[in-house]
Amino acid sequence: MFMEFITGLKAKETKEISDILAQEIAGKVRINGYIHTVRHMGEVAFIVLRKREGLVQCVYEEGVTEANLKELKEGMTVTAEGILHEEERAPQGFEVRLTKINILTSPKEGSMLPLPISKWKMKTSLETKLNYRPISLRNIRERAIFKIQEGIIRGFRDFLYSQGFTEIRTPKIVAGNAEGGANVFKLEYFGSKAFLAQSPQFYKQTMVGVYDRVFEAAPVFRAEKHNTTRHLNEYTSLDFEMGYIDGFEDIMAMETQMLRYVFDFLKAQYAKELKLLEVTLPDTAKIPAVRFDEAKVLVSEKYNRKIKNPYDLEPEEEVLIGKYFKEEHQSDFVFVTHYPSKKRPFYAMDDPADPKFTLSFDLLFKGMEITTGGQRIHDYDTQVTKMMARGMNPEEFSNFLMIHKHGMPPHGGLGIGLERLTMKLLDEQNVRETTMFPRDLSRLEP
RNA sequence: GGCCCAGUGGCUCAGUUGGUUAGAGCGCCGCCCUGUCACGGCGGAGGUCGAGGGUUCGAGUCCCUUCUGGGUCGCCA
Repeated sequence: MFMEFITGLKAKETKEISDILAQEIAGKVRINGYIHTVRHMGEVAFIVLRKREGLVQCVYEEGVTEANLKELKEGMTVTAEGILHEEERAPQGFEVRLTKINILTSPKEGSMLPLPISKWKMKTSLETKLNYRPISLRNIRERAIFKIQEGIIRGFRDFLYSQGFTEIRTPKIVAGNAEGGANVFKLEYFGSKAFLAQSPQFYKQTMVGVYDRVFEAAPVFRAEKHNTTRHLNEYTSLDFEMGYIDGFEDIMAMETQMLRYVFDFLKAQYAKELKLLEVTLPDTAKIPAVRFDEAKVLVSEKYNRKIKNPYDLEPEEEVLIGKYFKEEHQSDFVFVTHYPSKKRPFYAMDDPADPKFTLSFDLLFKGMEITTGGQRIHDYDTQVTKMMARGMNPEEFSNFLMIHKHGMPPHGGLGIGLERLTMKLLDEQNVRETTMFPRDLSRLEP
């Protein structure tokens, strides 16, 4: 049961056996790996090795295996040699009967692992897991989280390549920021002031003028002094931006297809990890959409809740909107469209039908905002006018406005919080669970 | 930053209305066990209860201060 969960599938079904076993030497196999655990049964012992692909059961037999069993400890790295056998009793359907074990490296004498990483579930607080991150990540389930995260990014990339997007890399040290001034990290830059980028916004819009469609998967920085289960001061933003759109619905459609691709990709390439973490992939066949103002009324009526702030969604409202669309439309996702103009940045395009609202959207996943996107202003005069109406000085943005001045197609895009997406996909309660090395108010290391 | 909650061996926790040598499971160490897969059995080491102060004959248990962490709100991905 235990081992079956860990590998997920019988080895002969996965065809991974040749990967798991590094080299075959005249009927023998040789494997490098960590000693994950040793189960001592007397004259026989099971030595479970941890490798990148999973766990491999090796069998030590008294008088057969050339090794001192007492020396073998969790945390050692070894080269094991032995004969590969199919074995029904073995968790993966095969095992290696050891002839020899060479110890490559040993943990420091007398040191003890601070966490029970070889246990199925570590039964450890988040804080302790994060304090011992280099070690806790070695746990089979912990590391599976970040394989799935890898899969999300791979799916995101693959899909966008297939749609003609170009991957770009934009600077993270910047002179100004797109999302307003308060929450940026300031830094010294050879005697002048610079900031850490809150978003690749300006640059991805700029690059639409070059490649039509661009994307980036990169860190962004927010100096917000929040301490919540869903905020980080550094997170990975999956951004794309596309030109020649007919409306912001094109962006929503692109995201929907992208998500569908990502989940199919995970199902195909990361079945082992999904099974290990007992993940149920969400249905993305049809993602409902609702106007911001309608959504507020909808949940206030259904759940008998007063609307306090008509211009923004409170976290509780997001949860309720998620609940509503799960109950009424069986969807874990819902697009909320037409956010109020005053809550959106200066580059957001206002709705010509009602300029109090914007042609923009958020995507909620299981009641949490994971995406913000929308159509951007492409016309120079419109952009300058909106900036001035907000008391901004267009001259300070001349480098950004260069693209409008010299021609931009109708365009828009979005940003997805990778860690949040992973968090909701895995039904985790804290975004730090799905962040390899989280940076928050009180954590700068490890 | 406001409010609420918590801080006991490596980890996760228990600790009755304050009362004699502070408990458990896991981990660790030793011994036993040829098939485990959260292996099992027996034995053992390890904590003075976040820190400081106070109340009391007596405090892990009450009060104050402080530190650390968690949750929540503002905000957002």
